[in-house]
Amino acid sequence: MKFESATIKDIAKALNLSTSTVSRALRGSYEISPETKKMVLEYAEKINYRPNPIALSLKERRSRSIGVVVSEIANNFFSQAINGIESIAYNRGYHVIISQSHESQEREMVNVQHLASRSVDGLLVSLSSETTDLSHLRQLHEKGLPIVFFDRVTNEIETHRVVANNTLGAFHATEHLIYNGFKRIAHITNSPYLSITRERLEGYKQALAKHNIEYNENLVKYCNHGGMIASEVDEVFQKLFSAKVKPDAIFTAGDRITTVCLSHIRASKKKWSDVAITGFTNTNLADLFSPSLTTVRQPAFEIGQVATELLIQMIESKRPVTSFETKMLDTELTVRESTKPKS
Amino acid sequence: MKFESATIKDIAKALNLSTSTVSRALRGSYEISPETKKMVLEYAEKINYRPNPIALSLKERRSRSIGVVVSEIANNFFSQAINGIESIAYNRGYHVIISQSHESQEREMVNVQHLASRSVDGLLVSLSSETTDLSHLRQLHEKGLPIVFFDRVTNEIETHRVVANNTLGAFHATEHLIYNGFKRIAHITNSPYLSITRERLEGYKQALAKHNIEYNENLVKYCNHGGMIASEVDEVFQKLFSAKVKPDAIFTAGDRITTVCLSHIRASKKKWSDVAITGFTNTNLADLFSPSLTTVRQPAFEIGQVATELLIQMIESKRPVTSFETKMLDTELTVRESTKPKS
DNA sequence: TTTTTTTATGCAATCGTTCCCGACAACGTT
DNA sequence: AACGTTGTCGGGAACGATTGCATAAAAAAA
Repeated sequence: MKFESATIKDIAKALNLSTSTVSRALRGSYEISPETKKMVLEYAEKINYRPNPIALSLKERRSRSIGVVVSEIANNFFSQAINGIESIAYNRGYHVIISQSHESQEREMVNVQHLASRSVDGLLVSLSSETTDLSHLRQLHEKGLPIVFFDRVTNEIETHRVVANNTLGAFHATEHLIYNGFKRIAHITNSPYLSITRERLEGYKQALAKHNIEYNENLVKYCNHGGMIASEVDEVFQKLFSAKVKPDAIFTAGDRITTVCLSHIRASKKKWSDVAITGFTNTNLADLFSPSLTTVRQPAFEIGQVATELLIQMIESKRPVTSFETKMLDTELTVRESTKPKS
Repeated sequence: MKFESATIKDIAKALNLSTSTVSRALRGSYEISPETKKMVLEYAEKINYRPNPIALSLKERRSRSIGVVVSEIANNFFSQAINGIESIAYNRGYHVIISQSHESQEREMVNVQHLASRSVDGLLVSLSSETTDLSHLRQLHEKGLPIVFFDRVTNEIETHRVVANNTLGAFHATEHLIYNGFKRIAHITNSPYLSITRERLEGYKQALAKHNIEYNENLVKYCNHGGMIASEVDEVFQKLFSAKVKPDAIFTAGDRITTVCLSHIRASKKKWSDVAITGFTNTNLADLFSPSLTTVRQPAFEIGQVATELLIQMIESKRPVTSFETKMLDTELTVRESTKPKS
C-alpha cells in the first residue's frame, strides 16, 4: 500500500555521488562540473525524479500554497471568487487549498488551524456568518502569517481587505426600487455579525433617507444562516406578510436568500403578485427566472484576483508589511422584470 | 515573516527530558511513568503544542488527506458532490483538498501530480472532458495509490467507480419527451470522450428504439467543453435549427449545457416557442426558470459520500484491494413546464 | 619544484517527529 | 552474590532535501 517515488538518494547511489552534489546539480549550481550536471539531469529525467514537496516544506518552512476559507463553494459568488484566486495563484506558482466553513465558527477554526499547520504560506478568508470570536485568526496573524480578508471582512485584525462596494450597491438597488414606485421595501439579509450585512443595511438606509422614506425596523429581517436553512426564510416571510403593513418590495442581501425568496414569491404568486424583488446574487441564470431577476452582482472573479495579488505580495515581501489597504470594487445592478415599475 | 510554533524539542528542553520521552508521553505510551506523562501533557497544553503534520507526513508517508479532482466547482453537481465527500471525510478524520481541471487534460495532470507528491492518501477523480491519456493516473494507480473514480469514469483503470445510472436517466428523460408527443428530439451533449456522454447517448438511443423512432445522427451534437464556451453552444443551435428537419425537443446532458440551452430558447422565444427541453442538471432553481425546467437530477451528494467511503476503505485496508465494484445510483426525473405535452 | 588558487565534491547539520535499541536503576529469584 | 525482570528513559537513525564548511585534486602561479 506504500507509494514510493524516486529520491535524491536514489540518484546519488546510482551515480556514485553524494546527495549534496546531486542536489546542487539539479538546481544548476555553478560549482558542479558540466559533465556531472549533465549526467545527473539525464538520470533524473530518466527515472522521472520529482522533488518531495513535503520534505521541502519541512526544511524551508513554506509550501508555495495558499489556503482559502469560505462558507460554501456551492455559492456562485464564492465559486467565482475561487476561480479568480486560482487564476492568479496558478501563474505565480502557488497552489490553492480550499476549505468550507459551512457557516460554522467551529468548522472555520478547525479549517484555519489545519491550513496553518500544513504550512500554507498565507490565508484568504471570508468569515462565516457565525463568527464573532476571531482569536484563531488573530493568533496566526500575530505570529506573522499573512492573511487577506475578502467579502466578509473584519476590522478587528489589521490587514488587507478586498470587498465589493456593498453600501453603494445596496443604495442603488434600493433607490431603483424607490424610483419604480415601491415604498414599503423589506430588507432580508444575512447574519448581523457580518460586515456585508452592516454595509448593505447602511446603503439601504441611505437610499430611504435620501427619498424621505422612514426607516422601519420591522421591515428588516435577518437570516442567521444565510438562507441555508429553509425554515428561517419561511419564518421571515411569514412575519413580513402577516403584518399590518405588508411590504411591496424586497431587497435581499445574499446569493441564497435571493433565490429562496424568489421561489417563495413564485410559489404563492396569487397572494402577492406585485411584490418586487432584487438582491445581491452572482447567479448567471437571472435571465431565465420567472420573473427574470433584477440583480446586484459583485465582481467576484476580480475580488478573488485582487485578494490573491495582495496576499502573494505580503508573502513574498522581505520585511513585515505594516501598511494595509482596503480595496473596494464596484457592484453592478442589472435591471430585469422582477422590479418592473409599480402599475 | 517566519511563523513558528512549539515543537517537541521545546517541551523536551523545558522539562529536561529527551524528545523520545516527550513523543511517547504525548502518544500515551505505557512505558512512560504517569508523573512524567502528566507533566508533559500539561506543559504541552500550556504552550498549545500541536504536532507538525508536515513532519509527520514526511515520516509516515501519509497525510490523512484525500485529493479531489473535478472539472469545475462552479457546477452544481460537483459542488454538491464535494459536500458529500466532505461530510464523510470529516467524520473519518480526513481532510479534503479540492482542485479544478477546468476541463483541461494538462491542468488535470498537473493537479494530480501535485496532489500525489503532497502525499494525499488517495484520490477522488472525475475526469476532464479533454482527457484521453490516462497515463498520469495509471502510473499512480500502479504504484498503489488508492483512486476512486466518480461521475466521469474510465474502465482503463481497474478500481472502484461510483456513478449515476446515466443510461436509465437518459432513457426516462427521452421517453418522457416521447410520451408527451415529441418526435424529433435533439440531444446536445458533452465531449464524446466522457463516459457520461456515452452512457447518456445510449439511454437516449434505447428510448428512441423502444418507441420506433429512427435514430438520426444529425440530431446529436457535442459540446467539447461542456458548455463552458458560449460559442460552441451557439454553433450547435445554429446547426440544429437551420436544418431542414428542425427538432421539436432537446435533451441535454450537462449542467451548463442545459442552462445555456434554456437561455437560448428563451432568448429567441418567438422563433421556436414550442421546443421542449429537459436535461441533466443539479440546479435547485429549476422551479424558478421560465419555463420551469424538467430536470434529470443526479444524487450528487450521495455519489460523493459513497465514493469517499470506498476510498477510505481502500486507504485503510491492510492488504492491496484487488476486487473492485462499480456503484450505480439512480437519477431522478422531475417534470415541470419545459416539457409540457405538445398541443 | 613548491606554493597558491581554483574547481569539484563530500560531510554533516537541519527541519519535527517516531521508534528501534540500549542503558540503568530497583526489584525479585535462585 | 549473581542473574533475570521490569519499568523508565535517552541516544540516534531515519524520512527527503538544502547548504555552509571542509577537503581533495587539479591547475595556475611563484
